[in-house]
Amino acid sequence: MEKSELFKAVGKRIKELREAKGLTQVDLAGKMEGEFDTTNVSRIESGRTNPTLYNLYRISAALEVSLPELLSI
Amino acid sequence: MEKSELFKAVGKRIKELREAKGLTQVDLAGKMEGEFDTTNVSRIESGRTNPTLYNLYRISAALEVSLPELLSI
DNA sequence: TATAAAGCTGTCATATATGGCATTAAGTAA
DNA sequence: TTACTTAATGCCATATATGACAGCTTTATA
Repeated sequence: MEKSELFKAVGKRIKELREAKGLTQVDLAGKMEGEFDTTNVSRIESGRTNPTLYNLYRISAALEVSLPELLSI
Repeated sequence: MEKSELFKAVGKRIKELREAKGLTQVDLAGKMEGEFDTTNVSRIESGRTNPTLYNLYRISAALEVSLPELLSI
């Protein structure tokens, strides 16, 4: 799988899980542990960046799914 | 889960999968798509860095497991 | 000894993820 | 119309992951 394809697939998965919980991007950033800018939620969901493990983990926790579940693409 | 704890858990998982396949860190870096320095294999396995999604994906491909399997910690 | 393989750690330069803020656009409701 | 919400995107500064290389320790084998 190609790099940008991976980013888009993960971004789409995050967006789906977020919307399934009725959360906005602002809500998600707010639920995350520590600081997280809403700009980055948008960047990650649209697949325009290469997120780090720790941020993927914090997103999974905020969405109340495990890391493997978040990355089931 | 705390940041450094997460990194150590993921690093340990990678090391276990790598050793189960009888690969050295040099072998793993060599099997990965594109360029990857063996220094980073060591850094990631020992939990001293925050790996990116793309590199975790390339590691999972080299170890012949899925991304969710790689992150089953 | 010695020689090599494996892994760890330090340093430096570069690429890029992120924080932070502003702007834009689309949708919704008054 | 206006006002608000949501999301996308551009810009800049900073933090850090990675590439590349050197040196070191440990272990194994001759």
